[in-house]
Amino acid sequence: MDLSTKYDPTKVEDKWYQYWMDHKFFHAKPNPDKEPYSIVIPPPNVTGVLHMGHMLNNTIQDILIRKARMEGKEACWVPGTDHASIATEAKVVKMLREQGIKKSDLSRDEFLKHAWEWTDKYGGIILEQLKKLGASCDWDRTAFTLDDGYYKGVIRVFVDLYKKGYIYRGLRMVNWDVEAKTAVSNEEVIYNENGEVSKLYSVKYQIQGEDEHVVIATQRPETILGDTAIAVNPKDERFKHLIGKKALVPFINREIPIIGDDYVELDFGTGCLKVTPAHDPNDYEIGIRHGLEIIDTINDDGTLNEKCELPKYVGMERFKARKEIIKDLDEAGLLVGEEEFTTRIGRSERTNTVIEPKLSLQWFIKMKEVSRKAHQVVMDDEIVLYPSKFKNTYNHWMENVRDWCISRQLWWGQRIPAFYFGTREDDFVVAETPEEALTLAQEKSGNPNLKAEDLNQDPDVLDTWASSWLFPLAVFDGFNNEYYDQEKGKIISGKNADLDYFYPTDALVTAPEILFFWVARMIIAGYEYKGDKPFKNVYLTGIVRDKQRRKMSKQLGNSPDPLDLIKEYGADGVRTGMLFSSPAGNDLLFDIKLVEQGKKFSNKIWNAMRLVKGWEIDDSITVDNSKAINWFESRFNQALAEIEDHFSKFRMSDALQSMYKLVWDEFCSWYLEMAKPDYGKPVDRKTYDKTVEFFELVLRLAHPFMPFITEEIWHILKERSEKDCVIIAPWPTAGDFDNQIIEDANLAFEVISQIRNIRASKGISPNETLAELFLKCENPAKYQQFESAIKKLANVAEIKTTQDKVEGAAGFIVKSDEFFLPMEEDINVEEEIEKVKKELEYAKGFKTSVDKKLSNERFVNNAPPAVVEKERQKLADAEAKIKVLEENLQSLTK
RNA sequence: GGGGUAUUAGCUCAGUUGGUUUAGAGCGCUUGCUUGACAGGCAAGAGGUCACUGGUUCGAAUCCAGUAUAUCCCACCA
Repeated sequence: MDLSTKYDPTKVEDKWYQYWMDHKFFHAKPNPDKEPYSIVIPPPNVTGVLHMGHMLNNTIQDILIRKARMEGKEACWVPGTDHASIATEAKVVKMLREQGIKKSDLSRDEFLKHAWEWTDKYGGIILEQLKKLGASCDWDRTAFTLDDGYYKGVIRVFVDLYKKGYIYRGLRMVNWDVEAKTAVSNEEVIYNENGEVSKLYSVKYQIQGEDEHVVIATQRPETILGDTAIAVNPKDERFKHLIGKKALVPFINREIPIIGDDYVELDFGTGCLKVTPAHDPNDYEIGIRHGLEIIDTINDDGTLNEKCELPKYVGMERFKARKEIIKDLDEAGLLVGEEEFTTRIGRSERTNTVIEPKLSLQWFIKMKEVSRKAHQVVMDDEIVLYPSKFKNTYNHWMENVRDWCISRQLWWGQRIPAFYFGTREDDFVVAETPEEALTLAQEKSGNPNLKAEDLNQDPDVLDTWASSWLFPLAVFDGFNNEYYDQEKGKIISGKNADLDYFYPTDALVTAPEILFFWVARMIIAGYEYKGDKPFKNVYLTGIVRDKQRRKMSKQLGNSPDPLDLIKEYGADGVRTGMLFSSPAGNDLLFDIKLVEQGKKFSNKIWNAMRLVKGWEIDDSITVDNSKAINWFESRFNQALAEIEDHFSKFRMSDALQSMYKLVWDEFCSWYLEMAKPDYGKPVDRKTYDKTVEFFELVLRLAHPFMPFITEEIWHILKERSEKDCVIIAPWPTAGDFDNQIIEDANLAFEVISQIRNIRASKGISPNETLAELFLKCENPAKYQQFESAIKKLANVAEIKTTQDKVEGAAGFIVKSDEFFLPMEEDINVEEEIEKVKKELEYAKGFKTSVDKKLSNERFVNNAPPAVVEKERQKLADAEAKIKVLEENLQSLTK
């Protein structure tokens, strides 16, 4: 077989992905004979393209799912995409604008048609990209949060929560565009980065019944007529005495209370704040805290209305009114100052007019009660967060949970199923279909003649998270009529085979920034609708940053294209590269060097395969490699136990590193070097079979991390039947290991290193065979069991024991055993003395530190006996070594 | 402003109930190798007052308090 010295992933990856697909290895279905293992993907935005964050995230999920599959579990990874209402709508609007079409010129249906065309065209891209990474998702189950069934589920949940009393209509500040006369989302409000220059005016307010006044600072004097309080900080000595008194609104002399609120900063403005709950989000909050009246003095078109009480201003545009009021205040002697001031002013992306904060009726979910269980289960570790530090964050958020505003002023998404039939605030009904709505409306209005055309459905759609919070339930079709009890508002157990089998899922792998937006809410929905958690473990990945710690983003242009990376380094290289540096929950500083390291690792395994494939087998010979074989077996089991431990704690990077070290150092550098036949000689059957067996173990261990190359080598190593693939080969189980042989081997390896060291320092080529190695110690058998390894790897012809020191030899010490390598040329005595002195110094220092501990009575009395025993052993070893070193020094100096 | 997390080798990080740690790994660096699997490789080596100051303890990189610095989340200035 002609095998290149370099592994070429481009020839391999697509081939095996197709092979796995053709054999349906990714597909999972309920199987009573197998344990389930399931993961639902955090659905990427349907318009998104794969970025480095996805790469990390999905690599981790794929590793978990592949390992579970090999462990014999029914492994199900459900892929999907999110309709991402804001992001997608923004993209579609932008695309239309480029074609000269304005959203405002389109009907809702026309706009949605464009949006669907866009989705159909670009929506599949990101999933195709995941395949290049090797993601072994069950593609037959691909979900989309705006699919029919999913859409219905979301609406069903809205109606149910409304019936249960969790959903209400409430006032909320929205960003109002007075020109377009519409609310705009936060994302559509543009703030000038440097702020805009505005003026801060100081205005006098008379205190009721006193000969005193306060001065407040405001940017928006035109809202003065909507003031319903003056607030001061309760700790402010200057104004403390005023709290509880009343002030008078200029011109109209309406009485307003003076209240104390921590929100007011002592050192900003004048320390007194006018409170206008209808026209400022913070003032609105203060208003709620203090039960203040709300006086809305501004119309939808930005003009002042009759609530401002002064006829002069009614109908006047807000900025004109501002000028007029300033003039009038000045004339009345109430304006005591004005100063320039830089502030953040929001402007509408669409019309560039200054956004007017406006109170409007929006839909909310009451969070306190519905989230109680979700709070508790995380605190009780029934759902475990990795890393656990996020438990604090989660707790803090849950304790201060706010009601969730779920309406969005957009078209792309699930339309709110509320239908209005009148002009009063309460003239609406909530229902899954227009037909049901009509029936309900006829009842509620008492008008049986009400027709379908008389109903107006709410134009807004639901927040994207109000659909994705149902993801783990909806992907298994949980809200289908067949499985859902409408009366109770619960999914029925025992009817939906998928859900009964795969739910709760095993792990969720996602980014910490959506812990509240998504993770917490899925937990809430899971308990509300299924009575159980949606997942058992949550693994929170870090953010992928560049070497300067900047977040990787398209705008900065500091992110490599993942597909280019895969082309250049191979999917396996990229996967391992990403994982090399990704401690859970910590940010990952992406470094192309790590991906290179991943690629080199692929090549290393490839060449190990080339070595073994190159051996010629001779059944007639026997070579005793039993020690090497026993050692590797033990070392493998030890490493596997470590790896399992890492996996159990979601320490993926550590698991990878243990595997990497096992393969490179132990399997390639030590085992294969020990086992390989001398050049030109054949290999014996036993060594060959064992080596192939070990190689297979190693490939199985590496497969979840590096799926493609392991599958390729699996098939080159041996002839196999069609379905004999590493992707479904059993995951190795950890057997016992012999600690003694591992320790002994380490001593032998130390001997080899020391000999190589001497070669290096004396310029003796590794090719040059050294005639003899003498060994002076009490128990030479310890080393002799690895005699053939030492001979082969250190290139010495013979190993002999001795009772005495050997003259004219380079010496070294392992533990307290002495070794001598006779040298042809003269030994540089000075150098040897220096070397021994240095070692002696270290050994003595070490002994001193141990002495200090052992001579401390309190240590000996208080420390656990095992610890004291260990210290005694350390002392004895150190003393033995010092003795040998001193003898050496003596014989060198005589 | 509120809360979280971190600070260990030039860089990125381990160090898992305080004791085999006068501290480990990878990368980088230095030196030497056409070593018949691999130069995408092999071998050897240098490199650290564990941010600082106190405290608890027989014993602290590890626990506690404070200081400094960095970083993230939330709220944001009338």
